[in-house]
Amino acid sequence: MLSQSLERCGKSCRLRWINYLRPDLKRGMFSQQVEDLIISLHEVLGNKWAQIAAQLPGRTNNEIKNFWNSCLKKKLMKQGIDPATHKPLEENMEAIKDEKKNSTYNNEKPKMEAIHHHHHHLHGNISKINEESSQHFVNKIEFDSLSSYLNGENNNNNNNGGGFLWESENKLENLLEFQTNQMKNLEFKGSSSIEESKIIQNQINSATFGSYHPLMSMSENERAGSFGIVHHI
DNA sequence: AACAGGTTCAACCGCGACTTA
DNA sequence: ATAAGTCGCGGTTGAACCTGT
Repeated sequence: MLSQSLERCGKSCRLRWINYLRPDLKRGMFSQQVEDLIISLHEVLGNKWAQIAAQLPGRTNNEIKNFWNSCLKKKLMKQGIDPATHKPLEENMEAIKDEKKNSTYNNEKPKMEAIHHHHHHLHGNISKINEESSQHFVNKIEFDSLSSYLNGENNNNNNNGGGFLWESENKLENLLEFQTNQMKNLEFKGSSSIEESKIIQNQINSATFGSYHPLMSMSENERAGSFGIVHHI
């Protein structure tokens, strides 16, 4: 939206370029697959819009953030899922009840649990993602995606194009690259049949925790080091 | 047609991280 | 070492648009 005058500072010009003018931007609706992908990524990454956007070529963090706030949040609510925790709303209510119960015995613990519960969407520091979710992710990657990938179920086998090299020296980097390519393939390919949609959905499920390495800086690299994956590999 | 309320989304703001002089 | 400038991000705002009455 243009302000009253057309005066722009460098900062707002940059922002306008990034969010609106860039020629490589995609416009229009998000496909169902991409919606699901955003939800999956949000579940793991929280409000890390830039990292989510990094998995969706041609989409900006602003666009995804807006889409989340205006559409996806409501969609999840309608489905009875808390968009903040990605858990069923009833379950949240139970958790709150439990919290109240417990708080009569212990004032500190419930607070800590609540913080733990909400850590990644409120103050989503990647390094704070709990072990359970990262372990879950690793398991999924290992048994669903990687195994099928290594068994040749994925046809997209160019060496640079995402094949996960278990023998590679830098397994973490390779794993992250593998995931990135999976994500990118989703956006570029699109789906033409139900079968394909299923495959894509499986890919989303299995590669839920997309790599943010396209944007990864040194500090982010360090943060990635906090993930269970590192220890696992 | 007119209005109110809701929704969308580009733009703004402030902050922390990073870079440069 | 450090001050100033720049970048990138997430949260928020508000004008434009849509929908229902």
